[in-house]
Amino acid sequence: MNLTTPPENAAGRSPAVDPNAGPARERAGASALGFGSEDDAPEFTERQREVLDAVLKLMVAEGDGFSVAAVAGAASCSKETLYKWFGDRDGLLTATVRWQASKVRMPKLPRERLTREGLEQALRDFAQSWLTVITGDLSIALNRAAVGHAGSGKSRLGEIVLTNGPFAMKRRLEPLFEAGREAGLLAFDEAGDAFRTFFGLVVADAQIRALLGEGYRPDAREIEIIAARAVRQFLSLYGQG
Amino acid sequence: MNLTTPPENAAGRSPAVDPNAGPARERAGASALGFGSEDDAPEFTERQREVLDAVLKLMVAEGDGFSVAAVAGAASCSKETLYKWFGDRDGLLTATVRWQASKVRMPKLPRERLTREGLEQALRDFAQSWLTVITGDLSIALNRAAVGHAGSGKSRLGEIVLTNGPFAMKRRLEPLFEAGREAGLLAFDEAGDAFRTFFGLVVADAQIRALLGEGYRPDAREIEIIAARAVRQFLSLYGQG
DNA sequence: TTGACTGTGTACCGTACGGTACGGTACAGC
DNA sequence: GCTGTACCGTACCGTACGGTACACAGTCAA
Repeated sequence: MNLTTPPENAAGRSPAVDPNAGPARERAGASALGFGSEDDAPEFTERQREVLDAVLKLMVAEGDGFSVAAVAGAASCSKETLYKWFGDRDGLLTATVRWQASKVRMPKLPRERLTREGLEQALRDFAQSWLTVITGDLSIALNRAAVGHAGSGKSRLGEIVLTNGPFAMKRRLEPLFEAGREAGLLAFDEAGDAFRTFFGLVVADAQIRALLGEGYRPDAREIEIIAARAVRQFLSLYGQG
Repeated sequence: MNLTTPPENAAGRSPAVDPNAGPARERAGASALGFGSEDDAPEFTERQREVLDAVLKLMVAEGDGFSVAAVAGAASCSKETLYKWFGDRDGLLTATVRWQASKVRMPKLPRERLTREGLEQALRDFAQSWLTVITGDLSIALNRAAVGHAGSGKSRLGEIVLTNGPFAMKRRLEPLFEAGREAGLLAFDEAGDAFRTFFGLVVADAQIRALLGEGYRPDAREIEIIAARAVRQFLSLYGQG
């Protein structure tokens, strides 16, 4: 889902902690359930990040099918190092997805002194940035990989992408919806329903079409229009007053 | 997308025509652009259909990763026969997707004497059946395969699924929307926009979550509720009078 | 200088799998 | 009966790739 670096990156972390004391697959990101990525991204050394970025490039170029040898070649490192750092191919893939996820930051959402205009603007920004992300090459490549792996059981890629995609979006939006309701701007019974509607209006068929390889992608201008219409419709359904 | 057999099957076709005069990959389904599946499904012999159904089972069980040997084993046929019939592994996969696509029939939609209740009911039926299909194991397995292949360039699986999925849905719905507009029941500028909204409200995050491997799937009762809400919202946005 | 450590490059192994070849059987037409 | 065709079962081949082993280079500390 959200896997690119649109609005604001969080670069420049200190690579103090060593990223893995064994096969990287054993490392939990941190935070109790399903790793965080909000503030406690998995740490990698500079060199490791270079490697992971090389993997990202390869994935965009040729999907999940890249070989470990190709990664070693592209990143100018030895296969042995890759296996030492990431355990196996799957660990490498997982680390790559986490690394990318840690780079994504969602747009800020206002929580206080909500006005109708403020809410509308926030939703529009959010929708726009979301659409930009999910139609980006990187996000598409990673989602494709995750979808593929979700089929073959093993590897929790799907889970990771889900956590950083729709679930993160939901976690982020629902407080805003609640705030909107308290401010008398929105009316709904279940925040979950409101989220589902918002997601549908914004994303619609864009993501599945992109994943299935349709060539066409909306540009920034179109995304702006789509986002604006989605928000207008959402407010028409759930707006108050 | 649409790839199961929910409302009505079209079984019992005469296997008169021989399905392939060379590698099956060369065969166009028929009908000018992007093969039809409406009435002119690709024909396969009884035995071939058995084989393709075996592939479907395998795909549901283990995704795109099945081996040709496994297919031969499951279908009790020889690998050589498979290669003779379908050319290569990819041809087998493509034939399977086409075969499944040919089995799907969309729910009928009324086109005349549209009443508000008739329109509403038709939309509800359509949404319900659509949700049932896309959350089904078969559809999920095939979509996963198509998404995966869309990444690695070759093989037009994505295209096929797209044609029989969102595009078919759109082709089917837009006339209904137009009819609704002419009957004074709907108001919109672009039928495409209306479709996009309808798609979003109905499908929302259900498909991507299923593709990414989230365990939960809505049951028939929940689907009914979701479909009803989506249609209500759609009519609230585009309804007239 | 020496030695421990980290990483590169490369050669290598095992295996899984796509694709082919071939022997054997059933059956239809002559 | 003979021949051709269609199919099954299985053995086989080539290769690509995941994973491992090892030799060599650079770096840093004592």
